[in-house]
Amino acid sequence: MVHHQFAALGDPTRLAIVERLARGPTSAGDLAAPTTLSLPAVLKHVRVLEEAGLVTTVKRGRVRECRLRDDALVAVATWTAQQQALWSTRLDALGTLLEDT
Amino acid sequence: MVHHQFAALGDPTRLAIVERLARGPTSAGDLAAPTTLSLPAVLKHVRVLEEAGLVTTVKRGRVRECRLRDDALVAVATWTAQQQALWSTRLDALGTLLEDT
DNA sequence: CTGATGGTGAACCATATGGTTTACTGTTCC
DNA sequence: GGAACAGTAAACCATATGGTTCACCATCAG
Repeated sequence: MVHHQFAALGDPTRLAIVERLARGPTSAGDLAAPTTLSLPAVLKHVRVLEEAGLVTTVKRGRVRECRLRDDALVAVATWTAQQQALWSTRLDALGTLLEDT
Repeated sequence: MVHHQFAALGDPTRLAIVERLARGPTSAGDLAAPTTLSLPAVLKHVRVLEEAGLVTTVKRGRVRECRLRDDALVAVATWTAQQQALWSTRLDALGTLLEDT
């Protein structure tokens, strides 16, 4: 169900969160700090990313640590590669067809 | 602005359209046929894909031919690779750090 | 010419989404 | 214990989204 991941990454705020998290884990508060959004808003986004299987969070004391899942983007990467492969082989087939005629 | 592409691919109907189109171009009607949706609905989705730079369409006579752009998925692929690279090098760094201590 | 076909535009509708504020809980620190 | 802090839950709001139907236009086939 890769479209969940795409949908999650489709929001600019969430995309930024993932980019941030790719540099290393942080607290929810630190994710909110650079933005103009409220903490609750950011936390909602984090939840969406969690449900899409892109992010995991743990609560340590009163702070919630967010980290990118190791396997976060493999589904996206493989889907993309697959479609590109399909499309390019089709283009190749068309190319050789044109050569032959 | 890769989040436009992600957003476009985030809808299951549109994802299916792209997968269909990766096998080769078709008319809008042919895209709608296998679904339960109305033609106008499908055409709206095609427009979204067009604006995201994933698909191009031309009108031939009374039928609109839709095809996947050759460079449709490169932005998605490169973004994904980039983030994976960042994240994995960070994991590596952590690994060697743990080894050293 | 006429009828059927493929697509388009517009109006409309229900629901999902992204955001807010406010009040509350649980931790940490002095 | 009490103040400040990080997060959470809930209620609420505006707008975006995904869908419909209906009327209409343009093209192809007979």
